[in-house]
Amino acid sequence: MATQTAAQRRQDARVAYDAYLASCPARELLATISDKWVSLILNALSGGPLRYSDLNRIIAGVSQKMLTQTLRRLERDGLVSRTVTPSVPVRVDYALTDLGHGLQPVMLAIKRWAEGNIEQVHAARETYDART
Amino acid sequence: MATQTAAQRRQDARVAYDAYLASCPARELLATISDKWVSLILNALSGGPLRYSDLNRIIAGVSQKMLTQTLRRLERDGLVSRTVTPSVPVRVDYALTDLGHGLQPVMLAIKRWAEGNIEQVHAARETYDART
DNA sequence: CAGTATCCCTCATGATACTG
DNA sequence: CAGTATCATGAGGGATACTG
Repeated sequence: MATQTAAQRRQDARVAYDAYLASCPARELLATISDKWVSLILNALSGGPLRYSDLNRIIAGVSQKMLTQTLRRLERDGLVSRTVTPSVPVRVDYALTDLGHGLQPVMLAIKRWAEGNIEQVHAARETYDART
Repeated sequence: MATQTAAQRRQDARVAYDAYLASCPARELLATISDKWVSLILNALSGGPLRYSDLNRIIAGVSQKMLTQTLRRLERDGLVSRTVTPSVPVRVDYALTDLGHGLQPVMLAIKRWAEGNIEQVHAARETYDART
């Protein structure tokens, strides 16, 4: 069919664009590090390896589900290593891999900019909200 | 009451932590730039000002709702300026502010790391998925 | 200790229709 | 042209309970 509704065409464009975006490295990284728990875990592990229960304690407010799910994602992406010590009870340690460590400077750059410019952002917001 | 259920305590911890996180500049920035449309808009505007319709065309797949909503957020945060020319029909131009331009190096750092390391991430994923 | 399995519910997003 | 208003849905995340 050569005839498509406008809705159809828009839909197709969206799907195609989604596919394109999914293959964009920068967007992939952004999707990873912007996750609430990812940044917290990465930050917690920057000081050295931690056990599951440590992470659960340090990162107050994370549910077991999300902690496990996020750690799996990071392990899968090669950013974090998972080491099981088959004692009783078992002991599992998580640590940053070299790749994970390499990400630190980027995270730091984000942090730096944020801390240096957040006041301007907040000021802009107040101004914006103040205009009737 | 000094007595609380475990569920109650966990709930409280989560709320408190959420509040704490909301006030973290790095997380705020992360929340902003990680938005799918934010990064695309910022990137589109890095070449110079664009009209609403231009953005709508260049960023294929964005809905009017999300485009408008995202532009408003960026304007509110002082990253983007909105200029209305009261002709008939009206013309609205969007451009990066100085603050918005200042964000570019950070975005670039993210892009650089992503492009330089995405292969390792993909390789890690394949390895991970391959193990039974 | 370190998870897995399940249910549930909210919120963000998108489609659609309308407007100054 | 540049939006606003409304409705529907679906995916992400939390609470809870169970397990090797």
